[in-house]
Amino acid sequence: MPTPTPTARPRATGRVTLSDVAALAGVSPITVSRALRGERTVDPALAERVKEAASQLRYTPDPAARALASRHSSHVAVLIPMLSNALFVDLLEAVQRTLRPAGYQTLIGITHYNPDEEEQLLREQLQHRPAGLLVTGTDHSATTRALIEGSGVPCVHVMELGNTPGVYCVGFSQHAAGQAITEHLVQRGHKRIAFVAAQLDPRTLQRAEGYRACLRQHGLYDAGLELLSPLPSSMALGSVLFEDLLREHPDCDAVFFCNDDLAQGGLLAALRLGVAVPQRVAVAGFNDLSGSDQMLPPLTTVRTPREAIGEASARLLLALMRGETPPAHSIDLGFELMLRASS
Amino acid sequence: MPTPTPTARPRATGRVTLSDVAALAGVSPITVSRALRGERTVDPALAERVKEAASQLRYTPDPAARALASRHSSHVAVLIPMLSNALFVDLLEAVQRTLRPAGYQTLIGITHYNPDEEEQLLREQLQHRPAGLLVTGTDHSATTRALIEGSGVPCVHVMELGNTPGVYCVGFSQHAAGQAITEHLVQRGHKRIAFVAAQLDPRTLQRAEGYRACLRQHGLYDAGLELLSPLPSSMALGSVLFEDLLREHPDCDAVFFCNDDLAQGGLLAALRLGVAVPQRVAVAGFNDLSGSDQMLPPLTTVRTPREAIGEASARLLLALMRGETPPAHSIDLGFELMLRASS
DNA sequence: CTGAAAGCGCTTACAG
DNA sequence: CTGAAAGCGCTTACAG
Repeated sequence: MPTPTPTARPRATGRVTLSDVAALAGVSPITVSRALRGERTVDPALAERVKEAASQLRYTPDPAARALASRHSSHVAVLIPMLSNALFVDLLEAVQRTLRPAGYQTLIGITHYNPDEEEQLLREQLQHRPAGLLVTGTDHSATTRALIEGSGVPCVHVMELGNTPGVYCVGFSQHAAGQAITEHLVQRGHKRIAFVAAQLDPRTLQRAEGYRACLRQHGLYDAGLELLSPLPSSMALGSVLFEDLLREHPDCDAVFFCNDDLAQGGLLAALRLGVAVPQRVAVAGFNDLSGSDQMLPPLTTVRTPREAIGEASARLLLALMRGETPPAHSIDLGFELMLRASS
Repeated sequence: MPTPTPTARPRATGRVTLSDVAALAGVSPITVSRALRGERTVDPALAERVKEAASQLRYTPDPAARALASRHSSHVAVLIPMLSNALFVDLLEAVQRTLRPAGYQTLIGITHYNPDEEEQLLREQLQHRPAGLLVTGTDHSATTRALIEGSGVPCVHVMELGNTPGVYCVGFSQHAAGQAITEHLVQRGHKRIAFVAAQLDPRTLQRAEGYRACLRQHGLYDAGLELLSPLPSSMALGSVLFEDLLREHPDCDAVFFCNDDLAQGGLLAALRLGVAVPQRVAVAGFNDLSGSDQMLPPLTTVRTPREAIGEASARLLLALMRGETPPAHSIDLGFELMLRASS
């Protein structure tokens, strides 16, 4: 294919710059800048001419120069706990799919559920003067909150709801979801319903509260039936905790695992032990991760809308970065019970 | 704790700049620049004084200004196919863990195994003038290769080996690994060994070649026993393919799945169907992903060193970015057979 | 609606 | 080993 030969290349670097486009279009560089950014103060015909010149020269703006002059970059910093939880992979995919077409690059920081790491990552990311910030959860250290506020960078919190004015959230009620799946187990006639959890991050603890609220309401709550491990969530840990649970509480007739990987491990342990699910023990998980529908029996769980959360939070952030002030400060995208054969 | 009060803040933005540090240390800005970047042409005593001044003012360099002046950013662009394959999550973790302490931010591009997307992502990433590039595999479109070469950005390819001079690779032989796990099945006495694969990316096809080479060598190769699906790999797909396989080839006595998620799905399908593993059909997977050791029976598979690959490739890239020219162009980190009860 | 000037905060040669 | 000058490629006020 024929390559058009640019006419002007004044810079030493050989890079096509605003000035080159300006020269070709016969306007000043600042007009090119305005036209290309879609500022509406530019005469439409002129803007068209500029855009043609730009594409003819294959001009692409230099993000560094833009960042230096405008005092914010084209990056959006994203803080998530851990990619080994598939939940956050789905979230991230949706975020990137929404942000990329708008010209924003995603800067990913993995906190490993560690407040100190989160703080440190945030510091590093803020040095890059991101245009926006997407952080997981609403429960952060005082320093982290101060850093976010002090930066003046538009920020959206994901996965939880919130009620602090000025704090934007997109998620669902972890408490309500925990309560709903527990209620389902109660409705199935179970009386000794255990809660098995790992990691013990804020959202897991909110689900725990939902579980407690439900069982208290039915007069079925027994603190002894809670098995809480601070270890990272995994199938292997789920197996171990399930065995522990049955050993310590042989009368337990149902388990709510705080995440599907634990539940999958639990189901496999049940198979290994010859424990009939759901006849002897019913099992429920959380998040409806990949593979849960393949288990034996298929896992009852809570489908959480992480793709929708990713997209909605990114859209909200785009609005904030455009300088708009959207009214909704806490967007609830709900959840869905996936009732399968394990309960 | 007492906060030292900075003495000089000339800039309008309120940001602490090189000049502020220079003023406090009583030297010129360029000397500060050199001292802070660890250039060895600076008098040690002076450098120390500068560093103290910098930390006293809590100075942090502006990445945008640095990028604009030096013509490359502090970003390392990473191109990976898909985070829903846990393999790449582990790789990415190791890369970030190695690059971050060296002051490099990771820019992640997810190609979805699509050469066009890869090309487009690369273009976008190169606009940010990354200091380094980490790409998955060695098999890329001509345009992608041209973009990489033309950019002059140091680049390391991961997950495969290579023999092209000037192209740096860190990985292992996918072919040898495919061959080795197949050989194991042969040694177990199996005669009708199937290969079940999804996605059909270059590395999967290299494993297929290893499988073929092994079976041909033993006079056991039958092209009909290959089940190749272009769909994305998943447990659900593994279940479906396993059922297809047994229906179409009832005499099949072993299966090598190209990835553990497929194999896990296959094992669950076997449980559902009452197919005895390994007595009736032996099963082997690839990658040793999380959960494979928990299956019923535990899955025989190939442990691939993605953490080591992530770290080694990042170290190699750091050397290249420092301007060094390391001798090893293709680093083989090997693999390990994990022989468990499924075979 | 368009432009000339100044500046964002650094680093790259070039001197000494 | 240190520094003065120039410039990286944009955008932000400020004029007109």
